[in-house]
Amino acid sequence: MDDLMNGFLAKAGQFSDAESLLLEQEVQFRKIKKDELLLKKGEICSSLCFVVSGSFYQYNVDSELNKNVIDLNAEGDWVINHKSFTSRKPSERTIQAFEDSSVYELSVESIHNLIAQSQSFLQMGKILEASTSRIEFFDNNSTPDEKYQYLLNNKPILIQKFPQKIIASYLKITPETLSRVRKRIA
Amino acid sequence: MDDLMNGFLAKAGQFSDAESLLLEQEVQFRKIKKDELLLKKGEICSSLCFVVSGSFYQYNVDSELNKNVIDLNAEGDWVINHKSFTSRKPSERTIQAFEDSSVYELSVESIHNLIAQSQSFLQMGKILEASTSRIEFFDNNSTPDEKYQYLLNNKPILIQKFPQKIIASYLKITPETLSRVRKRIA
DNA sequence: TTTATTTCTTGATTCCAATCAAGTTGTCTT
DNA sequence: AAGACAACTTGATTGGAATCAAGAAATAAA
Repeated sequence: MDDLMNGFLAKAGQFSDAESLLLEQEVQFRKIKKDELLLKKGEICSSLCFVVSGSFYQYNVDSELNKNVIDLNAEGDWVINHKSFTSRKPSERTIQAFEDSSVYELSVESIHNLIAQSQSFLQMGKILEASTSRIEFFDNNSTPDEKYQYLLNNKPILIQKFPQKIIASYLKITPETLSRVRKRIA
Repeated sequence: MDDLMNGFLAKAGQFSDAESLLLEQEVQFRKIKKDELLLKKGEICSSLCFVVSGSFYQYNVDSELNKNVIDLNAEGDWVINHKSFTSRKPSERTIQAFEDSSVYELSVESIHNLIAQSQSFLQMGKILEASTSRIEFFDNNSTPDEKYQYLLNNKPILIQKFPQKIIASYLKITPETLSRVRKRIA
């Protein structure tokens, strides 16, 4: 077993050796080139990806063709369109690789197989729930400073990886405001 | 079977006569007096209620003791703290009767019993998902006019039932702004 | 009915992020 | 290295909701 797989298993949850082996057998390693789409608008999200390297951004395209950023993910994060995945309906969003990336991919069938073999794989559902709280935070009435501080405290890697324009869209503020927030904080 | 029960069964979903009977047996009719708490902060939400009559409001209390309204429900709505219910963790919110009310209550055990007897009871989970989209709408960057118009189009009964102060909190605007929105719209 | 209290309206002001605009820095390309 | 283009900064202005304040209307209490 290589280091990447060890790292993945450690982050996926608390599993016995036997369970880890099952997981390793079901999971698929996959490389995604910069700008390649992991999920295209209109497709049904039918897998769950663990980011091994690189980064992804998830967005809606509005009527003026602006990319409205909904979620950002980097190494160690899970990537999925939760809504499309659970409802089995076409995704309204697009998930795109922001740089050359690699993931461990689990198809919905694999997940079902795993759960059928051991109930402990149910805990993976909870991992996903945790990720939604962060996204909701940027959708409330917090100030730009609070939003940025939250990201700085909880996901500084995203600030390092993504340009101001994308971070600003994610936080639902303008790039100019983000520039001023940074000046204030520093 | 009385009218209330008939109304409830019609709104609960598409069920066969046999299934309706099962549901009627599991469900508990309950009266709640004005201002009584249906769910107290710190308790785990372990049941799902269908509002037969009256209305409820769901809120967080902030550091200044303001009631921050999160959800409003009236006749024909389902009341639940989704997060506490699914996570089995103490609720951060309080659910309170705004007037003398009555509900049909389904405990988590009852729901499990029903699902064990027929898969069609799974559809009740989807009813709840639908209600979250409305709540999310008030948590975005829409204008006060858009938020109010949305409520007017989708849940006018809430506007009739609740005072301006509560509606304003629900829409995340001030009562003064709501007063002006109403003047503009009219 | 009168009084008291809460709710709602309206105006004036303030505050802060968006927008507009121009200039600077950074990066990619050839 | 030079030019082109995108990213970022900074200032000036605008717009719109929050806040502050006072009065009117509605509801509850005496």
